[in-house]
Amino acid sequence: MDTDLDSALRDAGLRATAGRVAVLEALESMAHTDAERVYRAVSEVLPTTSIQSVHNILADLTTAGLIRRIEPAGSAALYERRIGDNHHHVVCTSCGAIGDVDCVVGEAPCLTPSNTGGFTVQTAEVTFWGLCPRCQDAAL
Amino acid sequence: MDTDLDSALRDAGLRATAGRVAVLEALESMAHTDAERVYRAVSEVLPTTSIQSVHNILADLTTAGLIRRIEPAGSAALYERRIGDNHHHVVCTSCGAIGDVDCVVGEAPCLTPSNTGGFTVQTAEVTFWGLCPRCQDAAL
DNA sequence: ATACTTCTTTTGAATCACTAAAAAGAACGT
DNA sequence: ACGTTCTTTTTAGTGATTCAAAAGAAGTAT
Repeated sequence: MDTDLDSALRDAGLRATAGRVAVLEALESMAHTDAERVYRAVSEVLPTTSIQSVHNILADLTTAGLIRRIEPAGSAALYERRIGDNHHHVVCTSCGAIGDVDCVVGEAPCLTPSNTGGFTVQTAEVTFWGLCPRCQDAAL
Repeated sequence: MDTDLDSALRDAGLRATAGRVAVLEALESMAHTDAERVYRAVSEVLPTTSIQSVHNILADLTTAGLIRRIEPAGSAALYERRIGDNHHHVVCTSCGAIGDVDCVVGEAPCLTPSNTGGFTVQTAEVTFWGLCPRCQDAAL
């Protein structure tokens, strides 16, 4: 059942170990998760693991391009399985909840800064800040 | 000569202390500076200060809206004096150098995500990743 | 001016997230 | 199955930042 994850790992040049599969599974079921939450999820399947191992695995998977790491200001690094599409994020300024933003209207302009001061731009990363539905309700 | 900084502080409801003025001056002369560098600059004028005090002051000034704090992935928090205009940043993926991007071509679209999943969007923060002039040369 | 209250800084300690390194253990190719 | 190589475990350690209590300034009222 995890054969697809196994082969995804192997295709990336990594060995298909229980820990890595468990981390990938955890990230398939939860989006935008920090190392601590991944660790708790993995622990239930693999009680011998440690937070350091999870950090290690997350770093490896990120380097291999199997997961994506984001670091919104004010929170620990978050990891997500959704990769390959250049999507962005909305962060709730009140509770820190995170949502995906499929794409930005007028996509191209966002990748085109006006004056880069000589920098060569490769990618653009957009973070939207606002209120999640729950905190909007709470603010009423 | 620092009367303008003094009044800026007072206008923000803060007392105009030597430490705060020194931090503001440091940030006027250096853009995108981390707490450590601010501390070194302030130390020359105010040898009795500590890195904790600088953190404290930076936090106060940020809350008061006198400086802006940015946290690019992979580096410590950076502070800048340039506020009020919603400008963005280019970060060099090789050396971490940072540049300002005055505005994005097609400005409005970047503030308009397509589907926010119910989030109310207040601001958009764009970080461009690329190579600074120096690292482009080094790559040749 | 003086005393009083409040705001700031200092000092020292603690936390959080993450990285480093060496030793033990598991995968994979032969 | 064997041995090499890759991974994980374990134990420490780091950097950046925060916390909290005590000491010190600034403003305020008398």
